[in-house]
Amino acid sequence: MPKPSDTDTKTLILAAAEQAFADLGFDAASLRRIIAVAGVNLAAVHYHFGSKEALIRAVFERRIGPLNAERLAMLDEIESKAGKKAPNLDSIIRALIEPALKLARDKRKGGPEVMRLFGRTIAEPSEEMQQMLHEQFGGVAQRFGTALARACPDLPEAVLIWRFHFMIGAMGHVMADPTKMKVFTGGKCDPNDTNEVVRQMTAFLAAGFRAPADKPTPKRAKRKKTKGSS
Amino acid sequence: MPKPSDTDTKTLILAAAEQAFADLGFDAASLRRIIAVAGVNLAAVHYHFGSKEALIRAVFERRIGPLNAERLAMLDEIESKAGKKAPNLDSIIRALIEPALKLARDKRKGGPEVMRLFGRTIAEPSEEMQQMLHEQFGGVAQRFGTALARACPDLPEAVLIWRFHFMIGAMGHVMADPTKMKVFTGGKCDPNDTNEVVRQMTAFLAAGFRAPADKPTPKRAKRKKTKGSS
DNA sequence: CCATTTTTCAAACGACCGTTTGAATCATTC
DNA sequence: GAATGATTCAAACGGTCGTTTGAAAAATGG
Repeated sequence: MPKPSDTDTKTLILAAAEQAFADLGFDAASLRRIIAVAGVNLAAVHYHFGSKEALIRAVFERRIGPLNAERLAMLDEIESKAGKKAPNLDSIIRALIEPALKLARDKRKGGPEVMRLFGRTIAEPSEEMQQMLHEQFGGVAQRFGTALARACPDLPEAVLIWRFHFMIGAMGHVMADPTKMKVFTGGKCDPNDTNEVVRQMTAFLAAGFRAPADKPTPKRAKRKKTKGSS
Repeated sequence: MPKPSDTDTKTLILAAAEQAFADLGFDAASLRRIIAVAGVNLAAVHYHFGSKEALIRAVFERRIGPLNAERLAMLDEIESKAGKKAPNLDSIIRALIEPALKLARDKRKGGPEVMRLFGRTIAEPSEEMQQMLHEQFGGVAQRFGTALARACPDLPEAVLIWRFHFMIGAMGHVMADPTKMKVFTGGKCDPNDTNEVVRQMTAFLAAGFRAPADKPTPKRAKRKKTKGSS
């Protein structure tokens, strides 16, 4: 197997597709546009990948592996440093979101296009895309889920799942379109200041996870104070 | 102007388009599929609406008005009840998200399709869609922004904007696809229990907003204790 | 250097898209 | 009930899409 070069037809297609998918979405980005940017022949896409859907998978899988590996590496280090204790909540959240947001800063990992691509994938409705996300991200989600459960021992499982879900939504939204902030604001925040975004998100999300799980039916009966527990 | 009936061609198209857009997305949902479900002729779409984009706008605007009106009405009541004091943070957040999530429960307001449609619109990349969102939601966002600022007087404006952004992301994600929860979990939460979702989201987001705005460079100097302020 | 495989290329295929047309049908009004 | 306008309809238009084809060109290996 020859090593991939940046001028490979295959790599050229991957790069052009990556950008097109991030800019226009998977449906709206046509193969003809992609091959025009890549400077290759239309049939090359099917020769090297087989179909458009397979190209989408290839674009996705080239980038998601390293990203998830970095997430898990950060989580590993955090957990090993914490020893037998549960690791710090902020660190866990940071291990999930920082590698994703740092994508935009690192050209070698794909740059802003890849970050937007992943953000968009989270919101993508199509069946295949959701299954792909599940395959590639399911394991990571599970590991972070158990880590969060250890860090928030007082939270019922259902509450933890909800909050995990909210976190994914916030993260995906920020990743999907940094310029969209101007829709809601006057551009007073700088989405390109990655460190600042990570700091803001971590603080916000960690506080959310630390909120007490409130009781479902407060009207029913007065509760006795439960003693103990912290 | 004749009053709209449920069997109007125009209304039939709106209903079918609403569902198709929510199921497949704006691009992937074709007019031919829509008119087949509606049981009308293809040309009727252009006769009544003018173009597909105009149909999208019509579908959107039919639902967003009442939704935003309900949001603002809740906010008005909260603020008038609070008198001169700043209203409760949880109530403000609830006024933003509850009408949106309750859409799914009310067939007259569109049901689950409309909720998913709005959730999807937040994530939609296309220029026109984003402009439409800005036109229809910009004013509401501003009013809620100032209400949140009053409820969180210690937060710098930039921090507040970030957190507002995170909240929109979490809300949009939950709205966009309730079934997507199964991707990350084993289906241990019930997205159809609207009251529960609202409760969970409000608690999570309010705690996020209440997090102190942390200082950007903690390594520089030790801070003196600031006295006063709770 | 020739035989074989791998890769590129221009061209076309059928399908579906949003849109337009112009006549047919329906409703309304005088 | 004829005239006028509003609405519906089948059919087609031009265009773009993903995909396929079959031959030309490059690369490979004995």
